[in-house]
Amino acid sequence: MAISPNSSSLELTISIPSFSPSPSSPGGDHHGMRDFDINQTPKTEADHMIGATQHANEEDSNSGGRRRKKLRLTKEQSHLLEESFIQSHTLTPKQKKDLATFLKLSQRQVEVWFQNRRARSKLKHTEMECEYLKRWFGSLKEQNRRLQIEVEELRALKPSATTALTMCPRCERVSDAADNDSNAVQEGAAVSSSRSRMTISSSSSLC
DNA sequence: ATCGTCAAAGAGTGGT
DNA sequence: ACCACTCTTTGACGAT
Repeated sequence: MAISPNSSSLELTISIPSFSPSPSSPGGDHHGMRDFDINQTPKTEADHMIGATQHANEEDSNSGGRRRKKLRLTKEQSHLLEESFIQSHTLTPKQKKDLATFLKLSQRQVEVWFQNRRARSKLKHTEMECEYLKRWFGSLKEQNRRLQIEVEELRALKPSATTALTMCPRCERVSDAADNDSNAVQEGAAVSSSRSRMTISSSSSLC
């Protein structure tokens, strides 16, 4: 995952970690384990793929009650769905049909899988954005704190001033907020020594 | 061993 | 058709 803040806009580049091409995920997390369908004892890869689904579908169709039996996709099914998702986040009706046929799933299952996958990838993206904004907020807070300190220092240079100093970044005129015009010339002398600093810290106020 | 908790994922429902 | 929201099931894991 890479978060790359732009100067003016927020830009995130996120790679979804849920799909790992390697058979064993590092750190032995839940996901790698979960990909194995323990309801099945497949003899071959193909048996594994088809068997689990058929079993689940049989149970589904046989259960007259409303209790739904959740099927777990096999490793291969998940893998192929994931690869399709990487190629395109949406499916045409034909792609859906072909994929469903190939994976021996219903079109509805493929459709739901893609729906959930889109939703969860969006959620992940939102969470990352949130994290990034939190960090950004933190750094802005820190920046604000430093600027406040600087303002205090500048105020200390002019003990008589009781109101906030402001400077127009265009004309670089310094004035008290409460006493704008009359003090402009007067303060020129007091502030001239720290003019460069004032220009930086007071850039937000305009005439 | 079992119980509680949690995250992940499959699926249902209603709105657009 | 798609999305947001929700429920449900499943499996891992830690505490006891």
